[in-house]
Amino acid sequence: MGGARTALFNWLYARHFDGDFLLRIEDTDKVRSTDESTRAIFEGMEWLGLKWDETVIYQGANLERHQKDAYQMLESGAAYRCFCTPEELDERRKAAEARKEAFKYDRRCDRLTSDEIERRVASGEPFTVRFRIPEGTTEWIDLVHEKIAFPNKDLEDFVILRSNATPIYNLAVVSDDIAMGITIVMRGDDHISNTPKQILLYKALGAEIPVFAHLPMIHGMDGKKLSKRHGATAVGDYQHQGILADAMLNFLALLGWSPGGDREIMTKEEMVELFNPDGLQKKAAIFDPQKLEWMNGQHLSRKSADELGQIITNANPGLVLPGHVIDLLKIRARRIDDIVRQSGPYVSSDPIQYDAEAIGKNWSDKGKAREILASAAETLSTVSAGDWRAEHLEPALRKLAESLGVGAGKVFSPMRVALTGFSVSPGIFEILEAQGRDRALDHIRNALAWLGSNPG
RNA sequence: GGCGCUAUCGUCUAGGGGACCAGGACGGGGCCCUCUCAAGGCCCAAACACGGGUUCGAAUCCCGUUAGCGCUACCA
Repeated sequence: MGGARTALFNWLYARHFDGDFLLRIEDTDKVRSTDESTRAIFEGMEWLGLKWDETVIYQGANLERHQKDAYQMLESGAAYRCFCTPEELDERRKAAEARKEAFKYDRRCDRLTSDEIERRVASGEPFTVRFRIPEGTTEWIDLVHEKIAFPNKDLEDFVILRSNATPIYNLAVVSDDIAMGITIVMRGDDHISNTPKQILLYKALGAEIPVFAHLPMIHGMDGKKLSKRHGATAVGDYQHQGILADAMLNFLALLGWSPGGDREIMTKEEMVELFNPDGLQKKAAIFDPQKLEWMNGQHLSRKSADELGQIITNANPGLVLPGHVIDLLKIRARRIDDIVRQSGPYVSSDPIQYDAEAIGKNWSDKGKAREILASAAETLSTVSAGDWRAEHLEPALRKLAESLGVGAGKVFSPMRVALTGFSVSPGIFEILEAQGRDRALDHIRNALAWLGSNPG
């Protein structure tokens, strides 16, 4: 979710300012970066319609350049070899913690004589390459936070190349960003403390420093960082739950950005138009699925039947719903599958699966329900196929209610269950018209039969 | 522990010194429309974390406190 929103803001920024949006897969951690996790990224991006410019870069393919950059810094003296083993480091770290002190690498390997270094390298002793933090202060103007400064004394000489000669994240990222000509780095603010290290790397490599923008995190309803226990946390989960990509995008955009004023529902194009880094929020946002759902309903209502039909068919291969049915159902729908789930009775005469709650609510008295449905069927059958329109059906049914001596609702409610299976639906005349004469009458006959075989 | 970031209704936010006894939206409560509501309309409850400054005047600027979050690896 967080990654998707980061991608969205980068995309929005690039589109708005006419730049290029580049995608790089940071796969240097073999454990974390699986084929599946990479595929989820592509699928998510495709679903959301966030197209990137240029070809995808896989960080793992740039190993040689990463090494070259590390050795260049070793040459220039910006970095040095460290022979400390992970075990030693771990021990010292624990000891420091026991003394309630902050551990910071003591640079002991930076004090080795060149003879000593040569000897140990020659003897095949493994080493990492460590970056030497210079004196001073490292600061930058963040697009979100304005000025952020770190005194270099608080930074630790950090490893840039492991003993197996593979790069550490900070090096790989900077090396790639330079190679890709990245001018703005927009990412989660959990990277703020990496930034001074990276800036120092840019300087050591003699490269221009890009603009940084650190976006706030997304938290779950409990205020903690979004994780598996919060339920659906990947954009793909929402795709499968019938959320529209445009609603997802709109919702994500508003989680940490505002166009100003009261503007809320926006299409992708409108967001590109309105996007401005000034509207970026500094504070972490809490993910509220209820608002997402509401927003999805708003987008559902606004989309054309054609567009929705396309989306429905994509999600349910082989299912093609008529436009007028989609238009009728989309207004009340909150998820795509609400439309699909309710569409059956409009396209088929097959018996309907009646919702238990609807039965309890509107068919509690089975005998009465049969009586009403029977007379409704009788009345409706007098309306010809040519006259089968809401404007004709309404007076006929109202007259029926009157002659039965009951309120219109007493007639419509049982019919609603018979025609849709639910107690909530569009208006009864619209349903009748949308279903068509034959189908509607079939549904009522089926309901009569069901009531007959399920008495009491 | 150290460093950093943040702080307006329960939630997303508007607000960038006087237009604010703080506006919109979700959610909650109520009413209306009405054949139902998960649609639409109207109304209500609900917030500037705290303490100091600066200023004629502060939600808005500064400093502290508190709280939350992040980072603190031969992870990314």
